[in-house]
Amino acid sequence: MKGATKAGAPARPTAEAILSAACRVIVRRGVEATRIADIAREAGTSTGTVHYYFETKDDVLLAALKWANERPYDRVEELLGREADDLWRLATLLELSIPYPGPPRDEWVFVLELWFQILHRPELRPAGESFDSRWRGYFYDVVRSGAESGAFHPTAPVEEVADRLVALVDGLGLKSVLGGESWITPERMREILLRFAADELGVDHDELARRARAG
Amino acid sequence: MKGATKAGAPARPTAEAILSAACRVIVRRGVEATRIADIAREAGTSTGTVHYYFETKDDVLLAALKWANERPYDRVEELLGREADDLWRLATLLELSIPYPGPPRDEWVFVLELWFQILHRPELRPAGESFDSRWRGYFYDVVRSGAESGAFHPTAPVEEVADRLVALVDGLGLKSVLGGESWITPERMREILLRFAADELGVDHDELARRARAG
DNA sequence: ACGCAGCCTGACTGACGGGTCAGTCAGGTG
DNA sequence: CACCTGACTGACCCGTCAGTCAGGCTGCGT
Repeated sequence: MKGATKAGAPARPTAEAILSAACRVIVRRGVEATRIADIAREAGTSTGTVHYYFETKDDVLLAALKWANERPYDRVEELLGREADDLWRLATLLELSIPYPGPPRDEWVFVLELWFQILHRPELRPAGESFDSRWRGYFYDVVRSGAESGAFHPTAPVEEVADRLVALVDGLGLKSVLGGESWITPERMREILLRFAADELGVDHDELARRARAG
Repeated sequence: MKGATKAGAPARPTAEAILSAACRVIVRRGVEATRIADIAREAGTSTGTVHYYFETKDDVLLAALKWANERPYDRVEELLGREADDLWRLATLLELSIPYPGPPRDEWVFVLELWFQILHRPELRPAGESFDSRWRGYFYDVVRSGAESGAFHPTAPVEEVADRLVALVDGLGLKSVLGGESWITPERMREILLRFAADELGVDHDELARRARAG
């Protein structure tokens, strides 16, 4: 029954395939509304198989959330490591922070879902803090590097600038993910972010915007 | 049974008492984990009574969320209307934005819960946008007023400053509500906010901090 | 060929919880 | 006092779902 299962094709649902399916369901319906049966269907397998790989529903969902939160970092690090120009790296970092429709928006959904879980489950806090400090680290590093090299002329201490940038990204990104026309759109978020970074770091706004578009 | 019901004392659980009970449960367990039975127990009544006042569970929870999100505004407006000094009003607004443990933190929880609901239920967006634009309006008004009176010397357009302040409050408040030691604490949030506002509006930081403490 | 082991299935179970409704009771009203 | 009304109760019904389990399938080792 069903499509030809010919050959030993690795079409079998592995743990990773289940996580990936879980993520698709989470983006569509949210963590709370996600059923084991949904995940199984999305993965093209049975509920039994999901339980074969993960003890409980909570295990699948948490694993999926952590998995999804982890993935963007590889790409970010690859991108940031590629180039030494601090202005370009800052612009790229900012651009990557924006929840444009599609994959970027989806990645933001996982971040929000994790935050929400943490709100009433303190035991998850360390996971959230770990992602957050890594993210903040990128901003800190690029600002410090740019300040030392003279590319930036920050008006406040590096620590302070990093905290401001992260908070701004969080606040704007959140509203932007929630959507709506009267709220902040990704485009508006981009404007605010770039203008702020330019003001705060004493760099040319148009120059920064140009690098961002290229990223 | 129970305390004396003498006289026509309105000790009966009204819709408002149920909302208030629902809010207490939501703060403790979160919207998703809140059961009708929990609300009834908290209100000292029965599940039937909850359904007597509200059609469905969803109705109670949404009503409770909106009710809880509404309440802080009265206090804010009362406070802001009381004094004409823009520096004082700005300081107060910032101080009120901080989720200190206790009631302020609880109010933030309701904000987050509403945001989370909106994430997967677009029909709630208008409610969120309405609260948000009111909140943003306070910042816009005070910044514009201060700029016009010469009390502030903003380095960016008023619109832009208001958006930056709101985003900063959202981003910092969020992390602050999530708690933890390595994350932003309310005290750290206060520092960042006040320093930023002082920088951005060209006012004396210590002066601003002094007004805030008084609020 | 045969059997075993690991992978997978999906019908099933039991708990949980939202919503219902027949009934109780206190406080009017005639 | 007889009757009514409407707030309130809580046991019950019933759908939903996480988690289980007995059985099948497939491929590998012998």
